[in-house]
Amino acid sequence: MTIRDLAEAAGVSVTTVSQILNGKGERFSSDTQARVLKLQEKLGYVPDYNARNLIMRSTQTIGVLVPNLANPFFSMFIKGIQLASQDNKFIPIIFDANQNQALQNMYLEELIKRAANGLIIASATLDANDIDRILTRNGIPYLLFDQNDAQIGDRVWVDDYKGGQIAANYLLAAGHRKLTLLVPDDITQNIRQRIKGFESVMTKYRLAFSEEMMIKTPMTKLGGYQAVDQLIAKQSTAVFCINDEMAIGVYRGLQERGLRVPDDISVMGYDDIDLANFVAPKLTTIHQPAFEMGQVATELLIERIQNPRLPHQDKQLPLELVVRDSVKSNP
Amino acid sequence: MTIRDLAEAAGVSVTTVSQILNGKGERFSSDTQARVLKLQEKLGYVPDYNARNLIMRSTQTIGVLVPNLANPFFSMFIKGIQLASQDNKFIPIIFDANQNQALQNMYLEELIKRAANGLIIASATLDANDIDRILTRNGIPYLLFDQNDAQIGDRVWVDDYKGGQIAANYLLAAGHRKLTLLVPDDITQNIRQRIKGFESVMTKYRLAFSEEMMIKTPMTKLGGYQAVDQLIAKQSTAVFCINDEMAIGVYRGLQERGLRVPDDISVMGYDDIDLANFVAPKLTTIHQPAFEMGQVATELLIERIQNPRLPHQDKQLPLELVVRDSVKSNP
DNA sequence: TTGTATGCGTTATCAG
DNA sequence: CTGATAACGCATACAA
Repeated sequence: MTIRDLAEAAGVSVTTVSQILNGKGERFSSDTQARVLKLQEKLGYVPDYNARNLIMRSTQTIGVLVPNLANPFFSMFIKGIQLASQDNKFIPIIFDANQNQALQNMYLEELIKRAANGLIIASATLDANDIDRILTRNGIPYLLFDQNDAQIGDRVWVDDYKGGQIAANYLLAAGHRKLTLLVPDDITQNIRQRIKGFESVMTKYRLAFSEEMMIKTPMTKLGGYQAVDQLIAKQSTAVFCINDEMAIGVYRGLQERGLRVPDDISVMGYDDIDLANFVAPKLTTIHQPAFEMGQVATELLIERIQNPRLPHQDKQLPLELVVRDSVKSNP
Repeated sequence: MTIRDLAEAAGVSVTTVSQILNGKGERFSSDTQARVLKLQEKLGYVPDYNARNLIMRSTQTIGVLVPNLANPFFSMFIKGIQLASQDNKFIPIIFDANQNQALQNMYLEELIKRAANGLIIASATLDANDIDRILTRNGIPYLLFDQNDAQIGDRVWVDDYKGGQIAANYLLAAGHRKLTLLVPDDITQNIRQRIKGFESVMTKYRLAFSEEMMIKTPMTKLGGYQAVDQLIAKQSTAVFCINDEMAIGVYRGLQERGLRVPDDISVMGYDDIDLANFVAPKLTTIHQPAFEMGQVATELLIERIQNPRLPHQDKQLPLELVVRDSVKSNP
């Protein structure tokens, strides 16, 4: 079933069919138009995607690289991407890099091969300069997450520094003085900002802040869980988990050891995944607008694709403190 | 940067370049080979994906339709798909149908347009016959989930009937007699099997089973949460949630009303998402091998793509009871 | 109002 | 060992 078959069946030329099917057929008799359209339906003709793109020089595709699909934050992020893509007649191709550098590179190459029109990279383990070198060489616009200080390309961001400050302020205002942070081994820019923000508040109140206060562990439920013994050893009254997933793990670890949240130790998260509202006690956290971040990122990227010489774009989205039940006052 | 540019730069013909780059260049002098390879690297030549596929008649792409990306079961399912795809040099294009029929149809068409070589459809709201009509017409092999009784195409499945039986047996053995089921409004085949299996055990023990025992609510955390008032009204001693997400919602609802799991009411789930092991109390559930299901589905599909006249394939994966702490014995 | 001819970038065929 | 040429299916400039 090619355009030629359809043209033959309709008794017209391929040009006629092509034009009509692409909405440029005003000039043909409505009779011809109807006939072609009807025959297309009947024969189930679908233009060959590759042939079409070969001429059009566009795949209407954007590539998306996330570190972990199973993290609800990224699920929402992706849902935002899908919605915005759909609105703009683009299709996202999503890859879960699985926190694996080699895999990430492979996917990156694959996306280039497939001539993705643009990329959203929310995977932290690649070096920003590498990415830039590879992508600009191929003329592919892209948008980087977790690497906020890279001056390259457009930018969608939340003020993680402020996020860290909000967390610290809240915990201090609740009377906590002995604090611990749960952070990943591989500290990306956005995480660093959170920590720095947190530190700035501590410093402001002339409280000590040191490496000692941080426990390094993977940003997963399991990671949080595994950090609990260290956490207890620190005898803190509150812990700030750099994402909610970790906090869920901490909940479990504390509970298994007979400790209660927030009575024995207060827990604060970051992200505000939907689960945060379903655990007991409900998790106090900082809300990141994951869905909107995906949406806006996609919109910016597509604008850039459609107009490469647009001025640099920068969009900040708001963070928000969500007070629930996992932090106790005046310990 | 086309193959022609590269050929020119290397002082050879496009044929030479093409052959060498496609691993069919044994017959060329190793000098020529080296030169071409080196120049490709240097100039960063990447074969045009569309032109290539136009000739090769393959996109090395499979389409994937899931109802909800944010459900951990599907996250794992997708991770399985990605791994198996990667092993076979295929790329999955993933769509979250968002439990929306229209969206689903749109994505289905999009995947056909993009000449996906095969499809994995784990979205329940489409009619199996519609799908079959559309896809067989386009000669696209596919694999359906949640529609186990459809005799069409290959099949990867778990014995949901048995799953339902396992759940019922476990609850009955624990001494529960007053039971409630949380089920979705739109009951797909696999869900129906679970219910039937559950029913079969009740019947075997001459216990009543009726519509009255079922509460219809969305298969989400929120859905479970919203069903709690009805659940309490039924004065059951145990509830079987048709997936774990619902169970999480039930936990919260019960807790907010001062009821305790499992002391006041026992809760059982289905899926065994990783979260099940992190809630308090840990959720007793039926383990579905989501990751393997994705993997196996992908493998079967790709085999089918590569050999369309293969005999019908059928692969069953095991279910497993996972006993944790959310069901109390001898109430 | 319709059709012809050309080219997109690649691979495959076959002749040197 | 190498290269000229056809073909893939489509859209479009140009002709009629």
